[in-house]
Amino acid sequence: MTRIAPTALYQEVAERLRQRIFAHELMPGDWIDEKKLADQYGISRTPLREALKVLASEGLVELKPRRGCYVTEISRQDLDDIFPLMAMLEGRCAGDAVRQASPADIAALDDIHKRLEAAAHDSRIDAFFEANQEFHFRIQELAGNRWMLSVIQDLRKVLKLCRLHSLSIEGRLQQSLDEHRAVMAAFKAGDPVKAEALMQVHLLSGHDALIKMDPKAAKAA
Amino acid sequence: MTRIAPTALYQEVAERLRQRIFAHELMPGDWIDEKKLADQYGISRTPLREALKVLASEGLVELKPRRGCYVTEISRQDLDDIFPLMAMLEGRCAGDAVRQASPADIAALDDIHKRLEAAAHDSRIDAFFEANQEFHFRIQELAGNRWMLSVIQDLRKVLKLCRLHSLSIEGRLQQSLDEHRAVMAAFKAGDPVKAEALMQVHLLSGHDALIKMDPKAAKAA
DNA sequence: GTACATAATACTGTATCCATAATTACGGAA
DNA sequence: TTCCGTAATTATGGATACAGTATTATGTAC
Repeated sequence: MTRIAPTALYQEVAERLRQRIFAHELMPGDWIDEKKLADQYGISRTPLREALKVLASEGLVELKPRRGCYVTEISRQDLDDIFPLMAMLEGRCAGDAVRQASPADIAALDDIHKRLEAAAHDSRIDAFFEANQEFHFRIQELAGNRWMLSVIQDLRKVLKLCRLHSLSIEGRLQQSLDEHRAVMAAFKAGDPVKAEALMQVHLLSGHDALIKMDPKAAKAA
Repeated sequence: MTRIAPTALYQEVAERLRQRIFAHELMPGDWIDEKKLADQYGISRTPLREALKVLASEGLVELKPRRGCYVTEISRQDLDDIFPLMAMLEGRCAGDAVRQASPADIAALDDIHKRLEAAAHDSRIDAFFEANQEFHFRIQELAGNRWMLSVIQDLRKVLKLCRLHSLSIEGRLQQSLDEHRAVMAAFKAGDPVKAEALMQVHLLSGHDALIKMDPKAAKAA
């Protein structure tokens, strides 16, 4: 195939590994066999190792000198640290987004929200998850702060290490939908303060759901 | 020399490059000559390239496929994005730190603040800068959120790309000191809300000083 | 049978080599 | 003289080869 985007091999490998990690094909704590993976992908260890450096910077893997590379394990403490941080960041994004969004922006956001409603109505968890991600991402884009977006995306990647989907809890999907509705209403009302507060509530509520789902996840760091 | 810490070569190289970038020996926009640097350090290009991948993930350099590596240039927009973000993050840290700090912690923080006072009294800008960094870092540690600390440190690195030291503005050092005094007072008073607000003011004030110092830094991204 | 020491194996980390793409320099034509 | 095309040079990206260390397995001694 002709390569359209002049993207380096290590980037493609990094992306593939990310997907495998998010899919939990590579589980937290797993050792990453460089030689085996390189052979699988039909490449040498050089670009693979470069990809691992990138993933390590993102916090998805840990590089132990002379001991190899391991998929990061997220502790209960990590969740307790990250969620309030995300709540603050995404809350601020929501507020800023309301302040800067045009009517067209809000209409576009509402379209995504409608997909969320539809997915919830049909109990399509995967579709709900997908629309949910897009909704949050769009808000972060509307906020217009490149660095805030970058930070949030990085933390989101780390959270995806966690296999637990709180949406599978009975009632959580409906609760999440209700919170989204409230955020969307704040956007339509043009109320940045309310949007920020509601988004914070939404994130912290997600944290609670996750904790209640698996309270034993309190493994030490 | 015997290597005490089993730190990999690429890590040492990354740290050296960071220092050279922060010292502006490698200026924003500069092309990084891999071969030349590898020869300078007496190493091969392999660990150097791995180090560059790490620096790229940190945002200190930009890797353009097939075009080489360049030291990141920070735009006015970047500053306008990062400082409010830092203000929010460090503000939250200050609040959390007050909530969790023991009297001993506050005393230790006050010791650092006293070094700041002394440096300011003697107009030792470098010493002030040093104590200032330690003060902020200690507060972030007291907040006890590993991920928040990590995010802040990463953003701080990016800000250090900027050559401009706002402290060299007439009066800024005194102003910064005053703001620090106020923050320190909030710590002693055990007032987290005030600590958070004052720390935000402090950061945003630093932003203002930087902008006033070099308004022409408004180069497009 | 267990524990410790030693040797073998395997993986990480680094260096060297090669291919490919980009930049630049040179030459010819308009 | 200037612009375009082509060739040469140079740097990046990837593969392979090698050295050093950690782990594991095996053997011996207690």
